[in-house]
Amino acid sequence: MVLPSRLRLEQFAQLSPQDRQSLLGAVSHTLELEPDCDLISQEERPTACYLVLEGMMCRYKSLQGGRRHIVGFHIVGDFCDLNGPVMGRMDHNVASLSPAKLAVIPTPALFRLLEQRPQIEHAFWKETIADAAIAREWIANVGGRSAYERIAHLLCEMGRRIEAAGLAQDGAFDWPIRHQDLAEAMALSSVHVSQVFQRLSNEGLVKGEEGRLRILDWPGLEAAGQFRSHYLFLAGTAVAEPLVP
Amino acid sequence: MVLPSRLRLEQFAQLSPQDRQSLLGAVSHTLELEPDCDLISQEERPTACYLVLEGMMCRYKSLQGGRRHIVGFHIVGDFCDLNGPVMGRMDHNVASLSPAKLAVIPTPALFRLLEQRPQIEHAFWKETIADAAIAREWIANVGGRSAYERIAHLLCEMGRRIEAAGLAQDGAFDWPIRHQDLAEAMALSSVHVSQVFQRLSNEGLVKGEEGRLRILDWPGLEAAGQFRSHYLFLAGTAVAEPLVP
DNA sequence: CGGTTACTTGAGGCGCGTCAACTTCTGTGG
DNA sequence: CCACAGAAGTTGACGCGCCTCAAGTAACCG
Repeated sequence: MVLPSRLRLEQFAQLSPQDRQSLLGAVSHTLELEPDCDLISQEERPTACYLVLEGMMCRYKSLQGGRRHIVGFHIVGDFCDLNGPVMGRMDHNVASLSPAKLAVIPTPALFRLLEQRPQIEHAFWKETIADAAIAREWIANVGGRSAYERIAHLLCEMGRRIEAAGLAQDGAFDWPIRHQDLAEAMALSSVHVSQVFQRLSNEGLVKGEEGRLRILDWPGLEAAGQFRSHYLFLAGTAVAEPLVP
Repeated sequence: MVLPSRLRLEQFAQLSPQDRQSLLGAVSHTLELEPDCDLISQEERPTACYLVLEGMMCRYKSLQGGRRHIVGFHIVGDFCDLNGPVMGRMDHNVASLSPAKLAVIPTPALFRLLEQRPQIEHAFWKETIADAAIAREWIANVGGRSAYERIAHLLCEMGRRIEAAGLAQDGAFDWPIRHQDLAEAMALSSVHVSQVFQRLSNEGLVKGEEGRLRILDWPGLEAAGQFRSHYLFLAGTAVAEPLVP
């Protein structure tokens, strides 16, 4: 098994070769998932945390009436889910959106890693904080913006994250997310998502290409979504100050 | 200065008397705020983190058109904001909702604390995770529930948190949050918040009492809000597993 | 008192939901 | 090669939850 070339962790802290080695050593095995498979369920005691090697994952909450609400997406290089092992209990579900491959780090190995490599613990903490910052932005996005702005904003967010992870090829990237998934994330109906997507296409901002997405007009899309990337804490856009200066 | 008897930190990890002492030692001074004062602003580099000693605080995001969207509340015993110092930059604002008093821990003292007392670092990490869990629940709340359910849910959340912090007296507690604030948090108009509040009162679920709030019918309110408290990770409701077993 | 802030009440309108029918597109098996 | 089923997306009609605007009340305060 090979780790993704750009771990999200490394946007938050410098890892030494030794750190990377320890991380790799903590992986017990890999796991392949079909699309739409639950990986961990709400209120379970998680037995591991997972690093996304391929595909796309999401976190979701189950609501009354069998509906689900997606509260976050995860791409290659992200950890999902660190919260569960640390708190001892899941407050949400984690599932695949596409075929996916994951590296499994069992809880005991994770805890050993935290003890032995403080730099990794700091990086993990920062990754959970960055996820929390995204969650806060989603609250404002779902609550404060129109359907059109909301979807434009999300596409900007995902585009920037995917670029930062080195997963875009000349402005386009894999996009396994269906309208129904987007609807569940952005609190819209899939019907309305479809209409908004057409408008974004007609305006020449984005273009869907067979399971991939191309952003044609970054400034236009960012304006449409009132998007500013500061909350993503991407390396490059902001100086990532060391935890202990 | 005296620390609140129940720090939220202590719901997540056992602190030794020595830990508490170090925490107290890291406080440089206290700060008193009028209602509606900004404490830290978006994109600032924070110079300290703050422990709420009195009053209520909120985090909010500024949206286009001067609107603001509240993305979290903080009560006595909570830290606000640990994210900023750790990441080196704020992704949101922190402000007072009522007259408030805060203990100030300057960033350098905070970092020293993290290095010297690993147990405190773990507790801090858990507090940020618990805040993130609340943020995720808010996404689902704002996105997936009606105005009536949404407000009932929020009242349950705040009630439980306030009780867990030991700040309720026979079922009632200080409630400085105006309808306008609730509206900004729950993505509603203050007009509609007012109507929902009346309905909740008429149904005998809650009762406003001069800057205080009393929950008259817990089961009723929880049903109305489809509320389950697991995501709060309150001591007592779930076993808080030690980080390193 | 008059000004200010919080909350209430009512009327009218719009964004987005729901429902339902239709269109692709894909994969499967005869 | 076509028949069929199922999943994803599209289109249109209609309705409702909540918004906006606007006027009014109540409490507090200099």
